Amino acid sequence: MNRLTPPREDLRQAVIRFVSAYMHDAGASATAQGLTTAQAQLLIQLDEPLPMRVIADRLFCDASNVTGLVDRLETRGLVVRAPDPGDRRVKLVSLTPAGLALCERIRSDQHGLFAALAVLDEDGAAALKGLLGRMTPAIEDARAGGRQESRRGLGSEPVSSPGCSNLGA
Amino acid sequence: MNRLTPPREDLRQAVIRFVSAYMHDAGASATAQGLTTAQAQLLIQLDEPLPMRVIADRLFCDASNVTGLVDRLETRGLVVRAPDPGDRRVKLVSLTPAGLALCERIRSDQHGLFAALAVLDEDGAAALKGLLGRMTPAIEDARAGGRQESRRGLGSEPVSSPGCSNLGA
DNA sequence: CATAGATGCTTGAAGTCATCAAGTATCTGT
DNA sequence: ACAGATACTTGATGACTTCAAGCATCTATG
Repeated sequence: MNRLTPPREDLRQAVIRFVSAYMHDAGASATAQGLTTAQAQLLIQLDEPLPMRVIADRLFCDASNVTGLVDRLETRGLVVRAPDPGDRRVKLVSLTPAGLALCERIRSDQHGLFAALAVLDEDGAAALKGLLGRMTPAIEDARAGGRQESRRGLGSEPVSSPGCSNLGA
Repeated sequence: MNRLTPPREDLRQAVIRFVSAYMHDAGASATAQGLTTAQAQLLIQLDEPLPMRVIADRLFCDASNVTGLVDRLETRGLVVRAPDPGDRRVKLVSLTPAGLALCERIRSDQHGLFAALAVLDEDGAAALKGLLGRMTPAIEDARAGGRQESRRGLGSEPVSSPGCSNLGA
């Protein structure tokens, strides 16, 4: 079924190689700051305080997994759990100042990513942004048709998802 | 130090989102075939029989990790270890027919990736390939700066590396 | 040729990651 | 008020990852 003509096959491999390089860079940046990839991925989500459940959805992993992840980050003073005034079942996770600082350090330590962006001229950057803007939704829709960001109280369908395992960021 | 102007910052986030979507797709494809991401990544390297050491280099992980990975894959009949006639320390890992078949299935089960490629017209595909072709080496060089490919008397060529770190860590 | 040092692989320990099955607390709809 | 859904946690299990050690083998040096 999924067959590609040679030029597309080349592109497929180019994509894979790029992602692989990116992941290595991101992972190195995380470990350089003393975090595992999973921890860094979680941390990066916290632009605002989020319920554990939402974090699990964004990480494509089981909710019980988030408990342990947050436990470890909390022990290190990078995040805190706070009760949600609107729903006492919920715990809102947010960055501490130390967590925010570390987050920023992880970001600016992705030398590979910055080097990659630096390679592009203005037109190239615009072109890439356009291409990714079309491709990313295609990937997201193709698999799972769209993971619902579970808003509180919305009936969600059973989310069977595979573990996304390591990677990412 | 690594600061970006707003348009570049948008692009940075677009890259991150794309990679995240890709990784989820790839992970889902692997688990759909009953493999973990790490196992799938290893399997995909085996276009030809490779020494354990080279596999570790490509996966950016410790050699001892590969032992366990290959153990599990071998138990399931997907790969085999064979002695290297030229160096009795070395074990060459290669795909079994079952392993090759599974590898092919994993590849064609990456619906998201195929959907993403299908979104592009011929010009877009060519443009993307060109952009990635410039960016990927930039990432690899930025992070691998001092990494010397450990080659010893193996007949293999310098392994430039796909593979993925733990980004898993 | 002999040997010291390097390299390839494996093992074992320790910690993290990830899932599932259960359990507790809380919320929602009827 | 109550049944069922939802949020989070705990415990069990297995995989992943690294490090430190150890054995076998290879390479270089004298």
